[in-house]
Amino acid sequence: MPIAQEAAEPSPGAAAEASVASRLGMSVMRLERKLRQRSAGGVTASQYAALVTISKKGELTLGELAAAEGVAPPSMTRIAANLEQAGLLERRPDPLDRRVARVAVSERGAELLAEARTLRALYLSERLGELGAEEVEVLGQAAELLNRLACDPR
Amino acid sequence: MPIAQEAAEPSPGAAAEASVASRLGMSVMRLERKLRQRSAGGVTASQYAALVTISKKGELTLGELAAAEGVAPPSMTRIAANLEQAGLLERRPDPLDRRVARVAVSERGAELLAEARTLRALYLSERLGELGAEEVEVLGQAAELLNRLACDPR
DNA sequence: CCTAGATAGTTAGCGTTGCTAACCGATATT
DNA sequence: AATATCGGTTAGCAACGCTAACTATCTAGG
Repeated sequence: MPIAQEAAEPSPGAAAEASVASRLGMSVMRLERKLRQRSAGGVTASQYAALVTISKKGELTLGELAAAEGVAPPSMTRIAANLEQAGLLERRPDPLDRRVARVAVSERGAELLAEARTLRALYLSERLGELGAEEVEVLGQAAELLNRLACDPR
Repeated sequence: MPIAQEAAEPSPGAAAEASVASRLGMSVMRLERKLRQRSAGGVTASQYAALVTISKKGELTLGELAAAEGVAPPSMTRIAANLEQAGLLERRPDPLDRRVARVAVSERGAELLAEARTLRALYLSERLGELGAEEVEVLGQAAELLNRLACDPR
């Protein structure tokens, strides 16, 4: 099937979308593979991401966090357990409802976050440094879009 | 943050890069998580990617394929084994060197590829459909860039 | 020739990730 | 008070990727 043509977009952006989707999917997978191996300072990618989300949104319940990260509750249970064990996250029982587990980044967590933010992004940063400013700009926008895609519940 | 005004080189946005890198890393991880669950027609993401690469580059050795995909040889051995078992890939012993294992997509593989290309990209396509043409364009460029980043050996 | 070394893949085994199913305890509901 | 529901956890599965160690094959050197 000819998938090249995509200049005109009067009606069918569908083909272009499919092409972009396919290429994007592959790129995302490959890049993630690389990133996953460069877990900074003892925190894995998932842990780091969770920590970032908590620090961004403040104290959350595990359920909210799971939803925010787009993982199933059991997955978040484990991620949080590891973070807690590493002393990066604090658990605070909700006084009103003793089922819920609220979590917040600990002091050590905040420290690591600042540090890790640099370390984890190092790999990408280095590479971004090899690109032009415009390209970085494109990726900046893309990051936004990708996140929107990823967070789309469906 | 104190911007180290070093090299007159185009590094005015070291901070910007770090920010982009961080956000990009998270987005990529989350999206990949979603994509990984939507493996089409019994092929997983890695298998699909490998298949695409083979079909794009033609007959390859396992080593070349591993390198192209950015995985270690043993990983590719497994991926290829699964693909072969599924009848999507053919192994062709090299007559000149009996160590190497050349692989090519089988007929069934090609069929599935056409089908899967759609299915796997479906999730993304749908979401891309919710975006504007410009945004899709941005992601198209981003896919290119991300792939370049991911394939960078270092 | 025939042994030493380099190559291409494979096997073995580890750790991580994410999921679903099943299971508690705590809270609402009636 | 009995039941249903909700928040989280435990248990167990499968995929991925990796490193280390091994086999088979090719290539040099003596």
